[in-house]
Amino acid sequence: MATIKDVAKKAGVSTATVSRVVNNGPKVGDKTRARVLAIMAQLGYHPNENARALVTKKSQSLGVVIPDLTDPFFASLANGVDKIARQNNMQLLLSTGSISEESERQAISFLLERRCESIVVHSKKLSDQEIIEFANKIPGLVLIDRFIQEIADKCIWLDNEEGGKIAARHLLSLGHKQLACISSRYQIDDPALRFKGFKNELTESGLSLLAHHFVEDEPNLQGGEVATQKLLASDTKFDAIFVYNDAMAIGAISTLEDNGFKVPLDVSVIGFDDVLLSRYSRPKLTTLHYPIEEMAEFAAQLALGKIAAPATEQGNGHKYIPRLVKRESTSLKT
Amino acid sequence: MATIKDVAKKAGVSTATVSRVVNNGPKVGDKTRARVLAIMAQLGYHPNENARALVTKKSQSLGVVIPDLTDPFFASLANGVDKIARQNNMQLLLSTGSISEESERQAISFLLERRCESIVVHSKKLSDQEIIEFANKIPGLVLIDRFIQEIADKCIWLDNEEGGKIAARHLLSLGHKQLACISSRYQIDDPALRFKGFKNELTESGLSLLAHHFVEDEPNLQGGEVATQKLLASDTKFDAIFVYNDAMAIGAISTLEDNGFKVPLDVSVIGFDDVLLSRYSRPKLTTLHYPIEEMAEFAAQLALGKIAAPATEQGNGHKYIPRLVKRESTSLKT
DNA sequence: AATCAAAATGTAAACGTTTAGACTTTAATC
DNA sequence: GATTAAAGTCTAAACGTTTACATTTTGATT
Repeated sequence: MATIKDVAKKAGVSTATVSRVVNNGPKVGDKTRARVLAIMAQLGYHPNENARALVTKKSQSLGVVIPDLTDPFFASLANGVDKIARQNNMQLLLSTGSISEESERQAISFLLERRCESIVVHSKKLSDQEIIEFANKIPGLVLIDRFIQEIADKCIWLDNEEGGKIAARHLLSLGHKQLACISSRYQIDDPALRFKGFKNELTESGLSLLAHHFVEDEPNLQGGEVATQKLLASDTKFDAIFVYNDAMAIGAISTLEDNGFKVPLDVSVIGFDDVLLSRYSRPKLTTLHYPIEEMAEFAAQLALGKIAAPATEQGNGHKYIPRLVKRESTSLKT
Repeated sequence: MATIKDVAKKAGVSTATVSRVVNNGPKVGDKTRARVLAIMAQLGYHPNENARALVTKKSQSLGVVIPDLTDPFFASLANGVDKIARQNNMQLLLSTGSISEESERQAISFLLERRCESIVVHSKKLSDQEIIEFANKIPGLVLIDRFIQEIADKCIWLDNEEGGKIAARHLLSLGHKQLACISSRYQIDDPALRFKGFKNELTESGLSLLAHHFVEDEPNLQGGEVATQKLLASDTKFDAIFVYNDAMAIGAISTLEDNGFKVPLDVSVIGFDDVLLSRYSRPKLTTLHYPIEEMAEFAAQLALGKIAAPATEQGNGHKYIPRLVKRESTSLKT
């Protein structure tokens, strides 16, 4: 693989001159530039980014840390970051690590070792403390889908609680009174917040949630099916379900119909996230849109320092509100 | 950011010794190792991978080139590569580039500049010639989802034609005789090959495809819907459809049911790819499994030289055969 | 022809590592 | 206590760039 020296020698100039040509530097004569360019092409020269990064202390890369790529939600996140990377002619460094606290730490360390100065991090396992430490070490680190007071202006997050409220308001406005919930069995913040908001809104309307109308399971299609069976087994009526995410909601609808319930005629179902799936299901799913790609793009810009970090409104960081997407799985109580 | 020199100075040893500690090298005393380790932790030292890559000429990274991440198919591909990267403690370098020939070239160049020595490439736009050139320049380059004779043993691909045959055999075995096809409007090899295999198989059984039973549209949900409308408009009967991919197939089913046809009772539908979606649709989709993640893992291992490249059977490179997944959208002709 | 500023080009140090090879210490053997 | 092999440690060059600064060339002005 040809180096800058090879090019310099063959062109009869110094490496400095070649470097200037490569970087479109200013002080180089036209004929020289042409000659060097020709030789570069001839030799198939590609500058060594590692050497460059070493001396300039800039890595020309944009990092992103997510649990894994198979989940379309995270794929969208990564895609948002990638979009910004491409816009800025930077290389995307993707680090996956979810299974454990240790692997999240590893994922960030990997990027640190490559001196990646702008990183969008999605982390659920690392402690607030450790994230704050990383953030102090890396000025261009931003945190997505999580809020930590101490680094508020580096946090891009969704107001899950408000999402729960919006779902509740929607179902109430359709005249439903006997509500049920299907949640994720994993004790992370997201489900807790969503259902907190949901319940609070019910309370405000003088309604409440029966204990056996709140069930939990795996946050996927099967989990939704199992959870719905539990709900049906409890033998008390419900006319609407707020489900933790779209995959579970689709599982729920499937089980409901297998048991003779029409959606939305007999039971309205509302999901959360608005993943691709929700537009492919029948009936098409009413859900809350989680603008993850948009958030990821914003996060990436912020990490790159492209955004004059706007005074964060009352120390809330950069908060997004989910938007109700009415489709076919909810309807007026009949 | 602390460097190896800072650590060396503080520990009162040479950088060579610190380097040996960092790399778990052999010749270093126990007390020294302990002291250096302590100081590294205290200083929050992270070795600079760029400097390392420069001197060792090894980048500890695994590259992957795909069109984009939002398509679950490519996300799975990337995920397979990432899995191998993690297993080998390497960083994934993801380069997207699909829109144009130029951006595919860019994507590969990016990786080249980072001296990434193992790359899994998905490319549809670059010419055979150019890919061969890249492959010669980068010994660890492998090509996925495409076959080029000259670099056969670096190609990992799916036999699309055989897939078409399998689909045809399946539908014929169910007793269907009036077959229709929905294809992608994009003139790349994949659809052409799939339908070539399909038609050949029909011919062998003495059947043929009516011209207006072959329609094309965008390879997505809407495209499937539109294509099906065209099919229905032609007003000739068909009892089974072979659809280019799962997304289109789901759109097709949706339109069929809207028009009073039951799937699979009135019409059997078979898709291709076996994406997540196909398990979520109702009826669950019968389709051909495209083992892309498995192929990607294999490709990554091959790129890393972890696999003693098995003598490729009759110069076909590494060929995979799609597998029929019978679910609910096809059934015996009633 | 001499002068000079501007433009073009070159020199050399620096970036943070790794790793031969040289040197020093340790401890076992006589 | 001398000898020696092994174990531990250090020195210094190298990797491929960029870039301040120095030097040379160019061409206009006198």
